[in-house]
Amino acid sequence: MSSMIDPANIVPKYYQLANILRERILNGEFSAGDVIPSERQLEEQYNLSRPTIRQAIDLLERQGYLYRVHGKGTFVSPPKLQKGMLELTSFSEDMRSRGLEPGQRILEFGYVVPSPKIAHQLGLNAADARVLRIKRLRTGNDEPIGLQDSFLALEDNQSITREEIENKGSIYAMLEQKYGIYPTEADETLEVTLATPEEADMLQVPVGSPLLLNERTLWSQDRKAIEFVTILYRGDRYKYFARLTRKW
Amino acid sequence: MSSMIDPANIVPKYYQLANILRERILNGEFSAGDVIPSERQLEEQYNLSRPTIRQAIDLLERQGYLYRVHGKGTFVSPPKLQKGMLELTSFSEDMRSRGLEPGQRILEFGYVVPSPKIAHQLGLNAADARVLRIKRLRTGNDEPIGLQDSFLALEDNQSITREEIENKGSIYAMLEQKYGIYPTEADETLEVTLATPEEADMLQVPVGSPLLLNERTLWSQDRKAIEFVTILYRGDRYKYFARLTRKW
DNA sequence: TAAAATGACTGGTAAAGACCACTTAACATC
DNA sequence: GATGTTAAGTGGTCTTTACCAGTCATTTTA
Repeated sequence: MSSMIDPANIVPKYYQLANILRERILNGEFSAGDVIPSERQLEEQYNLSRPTIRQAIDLLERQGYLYRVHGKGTFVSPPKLQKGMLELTSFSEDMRSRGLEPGQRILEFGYVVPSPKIAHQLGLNAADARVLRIKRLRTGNDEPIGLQDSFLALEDNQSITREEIENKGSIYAMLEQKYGIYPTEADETLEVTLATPEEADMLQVPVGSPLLLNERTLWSQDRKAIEFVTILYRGDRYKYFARLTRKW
Repeated sequence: MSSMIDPANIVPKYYQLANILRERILNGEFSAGDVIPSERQLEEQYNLSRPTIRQAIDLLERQGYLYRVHGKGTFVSPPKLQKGMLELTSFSEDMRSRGLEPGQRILEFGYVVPSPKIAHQLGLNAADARVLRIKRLRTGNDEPIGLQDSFLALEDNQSITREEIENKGSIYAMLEQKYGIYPTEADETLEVTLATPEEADMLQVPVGSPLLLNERTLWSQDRKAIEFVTILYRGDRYKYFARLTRKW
C-alpha cells in the first residue's frame, strides 16, 4: 500500500485518494490499459464509502488518468491521453515542453488606454479603463520565435513591475503567486498573416513571410477577463498544439 | 415551472434536471450572474435528493453554464463562457457555426495501406492494417475553403460507403448514429505552409499562397484512435477557433 | 453440440441524513 | 458609532443503504 487516508487532514478524503491513485499510476504500479481495483475493493482497502471512492475516480477521469467501462471496470488511460486534458500553457511553459530555453526582450511596458477592440475583449469600458501593455520579443534558444503583445486588466490593488517580468518571465506564474488568480478558460484563434516590414525586422524573416497569428482572451477562476494577448509566430519555427476534449 | 422530472423515464433524473435547468437558463428565466435556487430549494421543487441535485449542477458546471461560490450560492455563467467547454467540431458544424453552408467534392475514396506516419498516429501496425481514406474539397457557400484528407481506422464489422458520405457530409454524425462511437478527445496541431501547384489549383489560390495546415488525431470514448485527418485551409478565408479550459 | 439462462462480477443512479466551512446580515456589546 | 458575536443561509464532504444496468464466464437446457 503506497499510502493511506488521513482523516484529520484538511484535504478532503476523495482528494487524498485521487492523489494516492494518481501516484500508483505514475509509479507504474498500474499501467496503461490495466484494470484498477473495483470500487467495492477500494472501499475496503481505504476504508471509505463508495460515493467518496467514486468522487476520487470522477476526478481522475476528468483529468484523463482513468476511464470507466460499465460492467467491466475502471482502466488506466494510455499515456498519450494523460498529462491533464489541455494545458493553458504560457509561452515559457510552451517552450520548455518543446525542449527550448525560453527568453525574452521587453519592447514596451506601461499603462495605456485600450483600443475599442481590446476593451471589448476584456469586457471593459474603453473610457475610464487603463490596461497594462507588455510587448515582448520571445525567443527559444535565443532564436526569435514570436512577437507577443499582451494587455492585462488588473484590479486597482494589483500591480506588476517591469523587474518582475524580467526576472520571472511568466506573467501567469506571477499572478498566481501574488494574487491567487489563475487562468481557467480561454478563447483562442489562429490565422495566417504576412510579415510587415517592422515584424519582419523583429523576427528576422523576409518581409511578406507567412506568420501564425494567435489571439487569446483569458479568464480567471472567478470569470473575470484577465488578459488579451496576440502572439505572432514565425511560420517556419512554430507549430501550435492543442488537446481538445468533450467529456460531459 | 418549466417541466418536471419523470421517474419512469429511462433518462437519469440528474440528467433530466440538468436539461430543465439549462432550458431555464437559455430561456432567460435566469440570466448571467443570477443566483439560481439553492440546492435545498431545488430538492423541494423537484422532489429529488440533494446528491441528485448536486449531480445535475456538477454537470452544468462542467458544461460551463453555472458556477458555485461556497457560502453564497450557485450562479449563472456569463454567456461568453457558455456553449460547452470546447467543441470538437466537424467541418460541417464548423461552417454552420460561422453562418456558411458547408459543401464538399469527394476526390478520393477507398481503402489503403497507411503510411508509417499515419499508422503511428492511429496506433496501428502498418503491415496488416488498412484504413479508409477520404479526400475531399470542402466548401463554404460554394467557395473552396479547405482540402481535407481523412484516414479512418474502422473495425472489421464497420463500414462507410461513398453514398453515405455524399448524403450526410459529416463522418462523425454517421459514426455516432451507426455504431454509437463518437469523438471525445483530440490532439491538434496548426502550422503555416505554402500552397503547392496542386493545392493551389484545388483551392483556387496562387501557387505559394500561405495556407493553414491543421492535423488532428481523434479518439473515441473507449480511447481507440478513430481518425487521423489533415485539413489545409486557405489562409485568407479561414480562422481557427478553440475554447480552452482547465477546470479540475 | 449449440443455444439459452443463470449468477456473480462491474459501474450507474438514487435516497436520506449528518456535519463542516464559508458568507452575510442582524444583533448585541463596548 | 464602531466592533464583535451570533444565527441562518449557502455549498462541500462523507456515510450508509439500495437497487438498476451492463459484461462475461459458467451452467443449464434444447
